[in-house]
Amino acid sequence: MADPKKRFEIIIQKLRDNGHKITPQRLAIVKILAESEDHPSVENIHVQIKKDFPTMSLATVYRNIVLIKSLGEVLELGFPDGSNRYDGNKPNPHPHVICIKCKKIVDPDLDSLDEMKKEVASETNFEILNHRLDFFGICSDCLAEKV
Amino acid sequence: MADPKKRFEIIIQKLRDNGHKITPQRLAIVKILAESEDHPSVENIHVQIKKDFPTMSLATVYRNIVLIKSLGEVLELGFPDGSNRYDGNKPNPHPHVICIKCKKIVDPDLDSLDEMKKEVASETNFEILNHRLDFFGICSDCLAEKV
DNA sequence: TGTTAGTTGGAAATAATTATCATTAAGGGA
DNA sequence: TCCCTTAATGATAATTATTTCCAACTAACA
Repeated sequence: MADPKKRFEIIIQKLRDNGHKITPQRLAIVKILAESEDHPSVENIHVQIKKDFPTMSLATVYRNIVLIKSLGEVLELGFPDGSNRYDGNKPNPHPHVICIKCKKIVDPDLDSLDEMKKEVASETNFEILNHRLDFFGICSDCLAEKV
Repeated sequence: MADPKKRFEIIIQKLRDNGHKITPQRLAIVKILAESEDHPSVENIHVQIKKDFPTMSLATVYRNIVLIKSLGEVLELGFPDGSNRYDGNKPNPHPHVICIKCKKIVDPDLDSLDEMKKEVASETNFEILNHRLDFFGICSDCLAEKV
């Protein structure tokens, strides 16, 4: 996991560099995204911030995520059930392993992915820009409970 | 690509086996899914069928897709922009390469995927049940146009 | 400190999907 | 073949997630 403080600084700097203002609301959202160990949802972020910032609007959370996403500083994880969750700590595409019971998300290390990307590019003649790789299953905790 | 006729028979038989009635509407939907070379959307399927079957309801298309999905006979491709498209010809999870310009979808052959699944299982201790692998990029046709 | 353009909050609009409910019809049994 | 039961359908309303609108506000810079 990247250092949340550094990620925070990087995202804020990128916002400045692109001429965006740094508001308290924006700071609060970026802070959560920079940590985002648990891959929070929009709703989740909104609820967290409302504790200290009761007037925070849901629209503002959406707006900022769209903005930060457009700067490439947060990764959107769209799941088959239609829910979206976010990773601002590791914003580059990377594989996920998701437990369908407890919704836990783990980031595995997979060396073979880069090679696979090349394989796809040469087979299809596409210029590959992005990818998404998710595994769904049951984590060891939930497997143990099942008994 | 699997033989559309065979896929059609398989899906219909599975519906029968599970005690579902075979209606004209259902037949029309299954027919399109069994071909589904172009990975149609719900809207797309609805429009196609309405040509010959003007009373076909959008709700019926949704209902049948949910049903056939629950029988494991159609694969739902959920895209980052929120759109869903369907593959009833190859219903098992398989990689896709999607052109972000023209929305073309290609199915590449990737031998290394099975091995990757094992790698993930042993690294995370998950029981892997399902996966999703999509590459996004620009196809050779659109690359040529860009000039 | 004043100006200005980007940002916010709250509500309304939008889009995709699901639920509701009265009506219809598939398919098994008499 | 004709009922009868029950699932399926069509049309619409409800739901959910996200986006847009707009008036009021404020960060940033001179």
